[in-house]
Amino acid sequence: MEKRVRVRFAPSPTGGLHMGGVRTALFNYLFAKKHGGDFILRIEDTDQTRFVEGAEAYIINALKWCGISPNEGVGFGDGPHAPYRQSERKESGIYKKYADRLIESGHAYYAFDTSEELDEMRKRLEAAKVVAPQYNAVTRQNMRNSLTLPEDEVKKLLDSGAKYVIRLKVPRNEEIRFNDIIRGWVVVNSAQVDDKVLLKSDGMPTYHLAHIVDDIEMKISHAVRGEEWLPSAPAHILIYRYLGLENDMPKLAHLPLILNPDGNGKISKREARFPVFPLSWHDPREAMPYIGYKETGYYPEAFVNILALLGWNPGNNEEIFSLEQLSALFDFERVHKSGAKFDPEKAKWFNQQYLRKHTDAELAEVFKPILKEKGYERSDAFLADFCRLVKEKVQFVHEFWNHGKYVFEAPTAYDEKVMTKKWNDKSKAIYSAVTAKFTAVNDWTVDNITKSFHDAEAEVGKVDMQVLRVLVSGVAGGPQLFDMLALIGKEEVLNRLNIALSTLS
RNA sequence: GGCCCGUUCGUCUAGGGGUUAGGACACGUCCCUUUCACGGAUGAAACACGGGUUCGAUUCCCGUACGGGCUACCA
Repeated sequence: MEKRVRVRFAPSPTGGLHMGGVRTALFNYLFAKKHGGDFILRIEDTDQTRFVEGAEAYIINALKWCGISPNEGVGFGDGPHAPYRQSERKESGIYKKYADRLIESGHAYYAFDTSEELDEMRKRLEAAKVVAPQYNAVTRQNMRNSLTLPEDEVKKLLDSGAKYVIRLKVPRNEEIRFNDIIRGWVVVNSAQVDDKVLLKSDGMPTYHLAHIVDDIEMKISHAVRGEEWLPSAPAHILIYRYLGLENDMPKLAHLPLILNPDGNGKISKREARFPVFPLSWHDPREAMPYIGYKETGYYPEAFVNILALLGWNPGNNEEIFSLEQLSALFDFERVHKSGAKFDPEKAKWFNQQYLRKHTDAELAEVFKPILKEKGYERSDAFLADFCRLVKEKVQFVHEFWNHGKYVFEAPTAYDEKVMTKKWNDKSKAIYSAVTAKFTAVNDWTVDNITKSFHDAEAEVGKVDMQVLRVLVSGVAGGPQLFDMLALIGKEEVLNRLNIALSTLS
């Protein structure tokens, strides 16, 4: 029988969760949904020195905003395998128990080396031109551990409470292979793997031990994580093997990384000229917060859609997908092996697609408070009309203001390019005639405005619509002109025209 | 440096032994439009390189180059 699909997202609370992490969470979520399985949030806080206040809450909020909530885990009601925080799980002695099992079977050992001694070893090896200094089958023979020390001395050290770590005893020369769902067979020689620390001297497990213990205990079926874990996967295989759990271990899937758009490397918060966090993140150790996608005006649906298509695609030409659709379509077979550079421009385009799905009334509702901040209030009907006219020009709701503020405010200047090119000594008479015709309009509707404009043209000849636009709005572009005039209102339009005509010569 | 992973238009990608190598973003041109857009059409733009295998390779294999990841008592 196939194992029930149970996947986990297991971040460490060392900072805000950035878009790469969110994508890992998303792929886990989609895979779980696709197979009717479980999606678990586990907090890997085994490094107490890197704990950051607020990071865990941030991770939870970010997942919620994206709509990819786990159905089990920290912040989501826990579940049958509580607790889901490794620092709390440690209390039961579970990690030590597994480490002891490895000691007993001879696949792990105690090491008493101080960090100074380890430094010395590395320096010594570097001086000896060893290319990759590491604690391994060869070098461990010269270090202070339960393999080199006499048995009674080891016992004495242990009894006296000396600091020690437990290390994995990696064989000297053995081929380790595993079948990655995304990458296929990966082969590494154990000579490349160092004797990883399993249990630290503060009694906490390292990631390597902890995630394996928890994945087993929590019956995880697939470990889906970023490519940065690929190099340590062989060590993990060994741990499962020595624990006698190779047949119970989760299937491995290493996701390609999200790369910086320009230059190189994986996305980094510092150099990015675009948001990297889903929500604004203020690291307590830093002065300035990083702005998030949410605060930039992205819809969570758009953000998720963008992420889903970075490293995965459905195999056809469609690009706009809801979470539900993605859940039905997602498949590791269609996940790429290579990293994807993030394109901020296309991200904006995605948001635009989602913005257009909203009704005028919905957009108005969101724009209302933004407008109020600018000091203006209008009826819902007016705002819906406004949004209908301007929505095709914007990618974000907040852009409604920049693209349409002249609806609310009279111009203080007139687009120079248009005016120098099109305004001449005949203009004043022409637009005065237009103003006169407008004044005579009783019912200020688009039809009547259009008609009176034509009447003016019958009298004075062709009238340049763009100049009229500039006289009323100040700018060269904008929504359909007569719609705009109707929205602004007769009195205000006439006011603006009269001011324009009296200031321009 | 070593090890691992990767490489189709600028970017995201489809495809896959014989194709006019398809789509999307961005960009150019045109059409629609008495203004502004949307929209439509269209253009420029890619199989990293060298060897094999093959009747034929962008597709399979091997090298090279380039890119990325890892190289902690961090995850």
